[in-house]
Amino acid sequence: MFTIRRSWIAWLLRLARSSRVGYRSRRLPMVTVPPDAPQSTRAKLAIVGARPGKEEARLGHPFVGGSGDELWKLLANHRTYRAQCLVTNTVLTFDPDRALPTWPEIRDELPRLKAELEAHPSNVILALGNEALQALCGLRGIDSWRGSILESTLVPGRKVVAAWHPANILRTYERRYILDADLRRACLQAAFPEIRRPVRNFNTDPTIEECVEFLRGIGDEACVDVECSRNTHRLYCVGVGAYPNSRDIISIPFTRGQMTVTERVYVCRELQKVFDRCGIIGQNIGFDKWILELFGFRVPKITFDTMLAHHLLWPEAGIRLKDDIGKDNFSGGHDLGFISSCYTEEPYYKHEGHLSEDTPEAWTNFRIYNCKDVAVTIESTVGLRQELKEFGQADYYYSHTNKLIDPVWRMQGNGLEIDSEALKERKERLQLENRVLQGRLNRAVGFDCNVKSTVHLRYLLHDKLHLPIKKRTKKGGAPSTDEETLRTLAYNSPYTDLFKLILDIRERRTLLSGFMQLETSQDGRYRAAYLIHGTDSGRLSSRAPKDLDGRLGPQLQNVPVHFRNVFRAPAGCGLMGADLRRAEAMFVAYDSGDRGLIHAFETPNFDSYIDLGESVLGVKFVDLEKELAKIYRDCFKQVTHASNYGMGPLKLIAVLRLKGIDIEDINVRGIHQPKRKAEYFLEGYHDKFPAVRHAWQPRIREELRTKRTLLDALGRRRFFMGRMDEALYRIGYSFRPQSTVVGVTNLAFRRLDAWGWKMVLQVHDFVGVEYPLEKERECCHALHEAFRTPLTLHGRTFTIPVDIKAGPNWRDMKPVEIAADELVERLHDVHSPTRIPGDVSSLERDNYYIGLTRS
DNA sequence: CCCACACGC
DNA sequence: GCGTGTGGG
Repeated sequence: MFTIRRSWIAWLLRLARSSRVGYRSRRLPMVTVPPDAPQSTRAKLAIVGARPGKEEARLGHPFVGGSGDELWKLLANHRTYRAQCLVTNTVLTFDPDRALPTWPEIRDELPRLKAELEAHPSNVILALGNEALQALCGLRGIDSWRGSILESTLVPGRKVVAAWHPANILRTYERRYILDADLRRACLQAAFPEIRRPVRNFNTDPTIEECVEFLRGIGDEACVDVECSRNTHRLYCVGVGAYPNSRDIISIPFTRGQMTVTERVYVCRELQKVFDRCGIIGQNIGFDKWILELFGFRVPKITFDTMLAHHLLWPEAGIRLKDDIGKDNFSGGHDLGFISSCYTEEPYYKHEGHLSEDTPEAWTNFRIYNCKDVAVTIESTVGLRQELKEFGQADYYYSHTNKLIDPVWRMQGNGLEIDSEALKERKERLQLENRVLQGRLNRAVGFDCNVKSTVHLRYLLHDKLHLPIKKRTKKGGAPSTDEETLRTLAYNSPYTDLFKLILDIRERRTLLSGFMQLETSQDGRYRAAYLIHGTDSGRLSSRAPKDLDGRLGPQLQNVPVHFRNVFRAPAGCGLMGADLRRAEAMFVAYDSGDRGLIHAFETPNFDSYIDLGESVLGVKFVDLEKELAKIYRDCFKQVTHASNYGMGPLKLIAVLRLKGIDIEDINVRGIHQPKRKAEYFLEGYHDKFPAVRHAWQPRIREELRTKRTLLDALGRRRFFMGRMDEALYRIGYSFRPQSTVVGVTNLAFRRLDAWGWKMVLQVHDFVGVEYPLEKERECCHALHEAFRTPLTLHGRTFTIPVDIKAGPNWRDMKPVEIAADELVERLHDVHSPTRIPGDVSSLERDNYYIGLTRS
């Protein structure tokens, strides 16, 4: 504390000596940082930031601190340098208390800013951050407007390109690539003064003749965008364009508009012909297809989805960070607003899509919006296709990603039958147990203790019971009260039962709040939403279905195991599920080429966990007590998992504790300290299987460091945007195994769907089929066959074995055994054989810009 | 709105 | 490590 204060005083003294210091209001030192003029009278670029920061105030120039360094570094990529630019801020004074100026402050300085910009004309004013955007264009919302080419309201006629303030990306490294792309646009636009808008010819209220002529003129592919009411009961209009023409678009009105009902029926027939004849392109086109089918159309041939292609190419990109992907944000970072900012020159327009009133003007504007959606989807398709080709991902997109759309939407439509009796019974029992346990807890601790309140638990643990602090929370640094902490404190303590009680109540409350409100459709089935673009690794994700009033139930990927009996097969049917056995570990074995690991997988009935445990601990597990042997085996299962992904010793201890294993209970000769023990285990793994650490991990690190890109064994590419550090390497280690296993699973899922099986579940590497009981054997064969995708890595070919289970519901499933010779070879497959590159291919480029094709 | 926590793989 | 979701403050 003292050192901070001292340096603060030293800084103040420095300021006092500086001639730029003035005392404007009370004691606040207000330092003024004047703009830097370009070296010629004409600037290549005028750059407007928010206000000077500490470094700027100290040195007396704008953009000379951390954000400045970042800015100049990135601009140098586009051959633009400081001396060529006018560099200024909306407000010239530094305020130690307020990093960003308020609007009144900005407003006071607008005349000065305007004069500066006029004195040093430039073709482009680069508006960095919200403040500059507002000063220059009178707009707010930089997340929306970044990347847009705008006209300045402050200096009419002048072109503005908006971008994030570089200070933003110091904190969130991933955004660097998006800022870079926006700077690239600013520099390219600086070559000429005028604002060149895309030429658009939108027909927002076509006659029947115009519709027919347009629809009949469409070639191989049509781009479609449907607008409907939020509850999907009412179709507003359908925008259509003929790919790749993004200029001429029509919006066919289904509400209002000049056509009569009879005319519209005729147009619908023509539209259906387009769907039958053409490949259909769209943004999240599965949704449009679903709506169109609700209204009686058929859409058999989807050829491109901009959202999915963008997700495949840039899984981490997007306006929103991981943390802020909110409930209402359906598409994560891959919404059309963001995509069009990267691949088109259409200025931001997504705020225009609200139908405010029922007037002809409002409807016209709404259909213009509809047409814009189609136009930018077409332009983005052109750009994305070029990128797919450039990055060698076109094959993966068309033979894997695009083919997921129909099966996934079908599964979503299938839903799962709910056993409402079981649900009700379960709910009542949980509520009762919860009441009893809560009463017991309250009596034991002497107050009404809310187990979900960290405040209550901290009070109980540290103030009442005077227990030591074992762990602190990551962000706030407050004493943690999570399950791991409670288990640590419970170990060998008199409070074991008390903490058990707390955890029991927590578990029940989680269940009651998360999984008991579950609404089914009239057919008694529950339909969760599935997202193809939900994860960076390519896994499907599932979400709670939503309607106008909110949630209709839980998502499916974290339903507690013992609650899964509520999801069942209807009478006469069963549920059969399959997942890949130790798939990721097996992949690591073959990908690392480690002989010991490969041996473990090639030897039938070989238990590699026991083998590892025995060699690390130097004891034979058969000599141990049965109970203990099981704990030891579980322990080394976790050690195996941890080692593959570069986990540290402390994290290993935590993971073990959550599995109910206290590392203290495992005897190691000569080592007693838990952390040392964990280190010893991890070392033991690497000693036994040296290739993982000495060959496999370095290889991945090297790929990441030089190319920021990894490929999985099926050819899926992942570009990594994060800061190059240990955390990124760890994500990298998990990518190849995880992504490949996902690829194999999704392929199996698609095959089963194509063979006519009713798919009802897909959770990570598990797929579930609802089958008629008499077809059990057939279904089992189909699952086996669907999952059989041989992989070749470094000259060795292997197939990940699959575990198949069946039962009346999702919980009570028992293994289905099938003799190997019963498996008949069948040739049918849903996709033409795909080239399977085993090794990471060499991509030459090391600099990528999202939206390569934009001008 | 952010944080902590909990469930799954 | 990767996800989605709830409740507290």
